[in-house]
Amino acid sequence: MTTISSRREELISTAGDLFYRSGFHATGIDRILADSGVAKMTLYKHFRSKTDLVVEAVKHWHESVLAWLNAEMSARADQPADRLIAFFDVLSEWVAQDDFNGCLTMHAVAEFSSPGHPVHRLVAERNGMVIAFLEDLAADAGANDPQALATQLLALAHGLLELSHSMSDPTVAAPVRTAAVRLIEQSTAA
Amino acid sequence: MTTISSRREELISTAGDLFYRSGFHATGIDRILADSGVAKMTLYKHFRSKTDLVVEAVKHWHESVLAWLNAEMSARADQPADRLIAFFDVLSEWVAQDDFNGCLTMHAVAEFSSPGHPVHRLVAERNGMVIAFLEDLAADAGANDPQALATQLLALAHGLLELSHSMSDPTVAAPVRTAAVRLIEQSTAA
DNA sequence: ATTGTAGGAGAACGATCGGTATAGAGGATT
DNA sequence: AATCCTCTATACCGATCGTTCTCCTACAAT
Repeated sequence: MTTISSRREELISTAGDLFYRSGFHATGIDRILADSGVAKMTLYKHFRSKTDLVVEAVKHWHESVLAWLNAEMSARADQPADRLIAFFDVLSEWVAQDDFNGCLTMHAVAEFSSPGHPVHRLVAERNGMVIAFLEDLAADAGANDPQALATQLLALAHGLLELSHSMSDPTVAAPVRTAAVRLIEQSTAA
Repeated sequence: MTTISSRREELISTAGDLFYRSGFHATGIDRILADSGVAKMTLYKHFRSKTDLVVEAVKHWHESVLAWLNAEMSARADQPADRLIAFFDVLSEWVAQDDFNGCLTMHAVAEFSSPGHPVHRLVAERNGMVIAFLEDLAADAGANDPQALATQLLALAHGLLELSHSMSDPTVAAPVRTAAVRLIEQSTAA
């Protein structure tokens, strides 16, 4: 109401919340409109289709989570190797939160599993960015194979998010963190 | 048509295929009926609701995959530790197949993310069974903490399935396998 | 021959889906 | 005061959703 397109941001935020809790196909346009208090025509003035809104919502969610993760990692450790470990500390706390419900980008890939789908391609691109981010840290930490270590850690992280969600059990975080520490130490030692 | 409830199995099989390719919410009853050639009333004679069919389809898919994995692992190695490594060899080949489209149980959790949902609870239970299966192998392999190793390996495996699907890139399997080998060796050495 | 039963074909149910059309209210600019 | 633009509100579109109902056919057991 104040800024030019606050409705647009409101829609992205509300849709993101609903998608996160209830899924993409199960969340109808009308529910998003009711929760956000926005008229239907306003939605279609800002977004070409529901798919467009899904893309923007996933994008926004991913940016928020990544920014939060990066900030937490930076606040907890200075050295690159320690930041990689802090990555799993933050993830461990996240999956233990009451409102944790898995990872929206992983849910998006599950629902839009065709590789050609815009949402799927978006997530693929973002996963590549995360790997590159971890790869930079791994390289700074002196890993002998930064790309391999980044892939291993991201696989562990995704496995942690998926397992703790599917089993409703945040205690899987501890052994996963231990595995990450071992892989980091082994990669930076030799 | 020959056996008593071949229609029921046909429905479970066809529904499983469609759910795997297109998702649960996106796959309508009519599509399942058209593909299987079964009448609508026959479906509702065998299943109380679509949710019931989803549960049975996920159950059947999981049993099939687990049986196939176990058979492959047993055929490739005799020793427990080697079978754990073979686990990742089989997974690596799976994610490289053309028709690989992720893991149905993980997709199910993503779409039915509420922990109380029957489908979600089914998957949670099955994941527990898989962990127990890996834990037995880890114990036989002489791991100092079988439960931790099983959790770590399952997290790696789920991360592999999710990453290779979302990025349409089966090459992530190699470093993940390497990580698994290191964790197994480290756990069975000390 | 008759009955029972599994299944087929299809209409119909109310509800909801994503998306469009129309009419008007509110506020800022000119 | 007139104009423009954003947003609201609501009715509507055809399509599809999951589910139920009715009628009919085929076959097997009695």
